[in-house]
Amino acid sequence: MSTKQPTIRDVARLSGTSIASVSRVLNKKDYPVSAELRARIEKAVAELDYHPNWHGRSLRQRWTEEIGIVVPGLVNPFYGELMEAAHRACLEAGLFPSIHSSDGDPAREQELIRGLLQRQAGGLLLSPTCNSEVLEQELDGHLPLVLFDQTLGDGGRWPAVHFDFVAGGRLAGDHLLATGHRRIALISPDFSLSSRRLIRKGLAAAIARAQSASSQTIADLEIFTAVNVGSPAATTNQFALEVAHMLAMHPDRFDALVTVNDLLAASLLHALQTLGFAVPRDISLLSFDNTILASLVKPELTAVHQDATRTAELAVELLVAARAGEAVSFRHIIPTLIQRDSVSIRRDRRTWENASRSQGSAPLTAASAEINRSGASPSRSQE
Amino acid sequence: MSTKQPTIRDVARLSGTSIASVSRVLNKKDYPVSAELRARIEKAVAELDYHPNWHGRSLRQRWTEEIGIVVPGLVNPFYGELMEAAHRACLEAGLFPSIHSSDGDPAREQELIRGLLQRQAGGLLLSPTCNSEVLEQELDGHLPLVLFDQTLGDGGRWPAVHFDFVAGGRLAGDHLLATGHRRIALISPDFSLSSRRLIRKGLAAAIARAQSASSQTIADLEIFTAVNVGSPAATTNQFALEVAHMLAMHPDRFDALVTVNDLLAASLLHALQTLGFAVPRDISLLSFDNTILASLVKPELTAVHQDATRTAELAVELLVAARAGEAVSFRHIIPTLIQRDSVSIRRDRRTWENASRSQGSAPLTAASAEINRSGASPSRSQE
DNA sequence: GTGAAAGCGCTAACAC
DNA sequence: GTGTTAGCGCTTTCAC
Repeated sequence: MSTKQPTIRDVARLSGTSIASVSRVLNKKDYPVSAELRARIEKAVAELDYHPNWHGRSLRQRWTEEIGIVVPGLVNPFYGELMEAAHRACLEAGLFPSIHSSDGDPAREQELIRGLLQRQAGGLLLSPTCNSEVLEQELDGHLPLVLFDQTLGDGGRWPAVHFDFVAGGRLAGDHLLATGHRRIALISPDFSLSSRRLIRKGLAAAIARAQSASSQTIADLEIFTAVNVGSPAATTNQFALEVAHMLAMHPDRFDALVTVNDLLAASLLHALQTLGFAVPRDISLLSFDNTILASLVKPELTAVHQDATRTAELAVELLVAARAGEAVSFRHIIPTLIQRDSVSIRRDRRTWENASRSQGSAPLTAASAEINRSGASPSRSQE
Repeated sequence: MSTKQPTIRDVARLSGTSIASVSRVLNKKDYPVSAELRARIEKAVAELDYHPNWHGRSLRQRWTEEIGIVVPGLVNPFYGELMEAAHRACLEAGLFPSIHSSDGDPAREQELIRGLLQRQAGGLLLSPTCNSEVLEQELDGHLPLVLFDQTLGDGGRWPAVHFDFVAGGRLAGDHLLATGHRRIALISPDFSLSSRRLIRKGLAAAIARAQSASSQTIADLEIFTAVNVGSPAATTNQFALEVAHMLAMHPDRFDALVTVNDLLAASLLHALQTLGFAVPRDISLLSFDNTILASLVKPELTAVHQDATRTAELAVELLVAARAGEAVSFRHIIPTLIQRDSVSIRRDRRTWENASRSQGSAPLTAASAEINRSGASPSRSQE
């Protein structure tokens, strides 16, 4: 704007030396420079309040310390935690993080990636919204990339750190089964994100396994998405409300609800309570993420803990390694179950280990453990 | 990394022309270039998938489209909303936003600002943690700055858009008084942020005004910070818990609680409910911000609405104007009161308009309306 | 209309 | 140890 920034030339002139020496003092910490000259230069730097222009440097080095962090949204506290940790870890690694939101829009994500590419970003941390082809095409090897949070179902073309969502789904299913729940619903606005498909898969697997130990139908899983619950709801809140209304019309259809994240769980809990449901007495609720939200609502949510902080830290670690030229692949974070107060024990049921010896306790559907009422395409073999 | 990015030279060569023409076609939309040449160049650009290197451009122009957005934290949904809106507005204005967290640490904020400065950022949107001197010194006019959310108490040296916190505090106070509350506590971990000091000021003013209409003490305001409630609590949650415990020991000391943000309110509500308080029956709770959190908890929070989205949009508007060289000053956002379910009407009390005709209803302290038990320094005259 | 060339601030290769 | 210089990719005079 007003005053012109001092350049390396100004420093050289003021300290009566050449720009090369200034550069060396500034960058090569252990380059042999006489103490006297070094002092003079440092004095000049301080006096002018000189800060090197990154564009000059980057242009020359074709490489920056800037790390782009791109997530699908900024309001969900899960991503808040993820960003916060990634941001901090970058700073600690001497990198300069810059956070961006794709807003769940592949086109915008692409636009952001392009921007990062143009500014020669030195790395990218991405929770992808797009598919792996466009990613491939967009940045074919131009900058180190580490995927986190979401998977791309490409079998590990890029280094990535994500949760074992299937294990998480299984964890949820096993816990619900073990606590005597038999009519379970999985609630998600959609299944466009691979994480959600994998959770569905894990949940279904848990039930199928219980099933295989028995000759009769043990438990039942239904899937609810925005489209089969009403109009594709614009907001989480609205979706939760519609689910709650549907539930209110069939109060005994389910004894447990699983949501794919805390925000939805909190929203659903709120809607349920407003309609007179008591959680977990009337119906149990189990969530994914275990963000701050889970312990902020009443009752506190039993949830599958997916450690955002750990994920982010690991991702930065991988990125640093990738930048150093090391070959890095992917890492899994194993989710854990945090038991709180939103899942009750249904004493009137046997645990599934014993169930085969008795009659099924409710009129259950016979066929598959997973009945996808949304009409969505069947799970891919991968997932 | 692997393949080298194509440069403007490659495009020139492929299209059999000079780099000057390529640059003109790319940047000067209305520069006279023969249609034929233009087509050839555009073909080459597409063929090579060429994207200009921003460092070259920025180095030359000493000016970028990059806008730094710096906020004190990424997890609080209030800042989530603020960032989301600012990010979007920048993109829509053709600017490239990059978000950063100062983590409430002035040193880190300074570090980030310096980084932004070095990369010749074209603007800065800041929710400041530092004071106005370091800001002044750090970027004396080197880049357009717009402050948002927090104030700096410097009487408008920089363009800024913030809430009228005093009006918000007054709104809260008036509402509580009008609904018959007499023993009010303001809960805040600290008062280092000017917004909190201003809320305190507004609240005290509301009570003082009621007071002035009467010859006797009408209502009472106490201030609770981390230090007078126990050790300076590390987390919001812990602080809320300690406040709740304190409250449990003196169940009748207050009839209304005001918190400086939703996160704290939700946390406090949770703690209160855990200890057996019923809100608002036993005690009323009024919050600031009105984020998504306020309508996610039960009871839903009555809150002073501070529109983060509007703030961000206005701030970007000001920044765009400032970049265009226009003189811009500051703007206020007037908060509004959103009535929900966390404030009850105390029927056993008279509204303050009539209170002067009756006895004070409780053993109240006589002196000032504001009793700062934290030992913090008295409000500045500005605030 | 188009091209040649200077130079933004910096680092690194090469002299001395 | 220190200085000189080429050139990173780009925009913008200034010629033609």
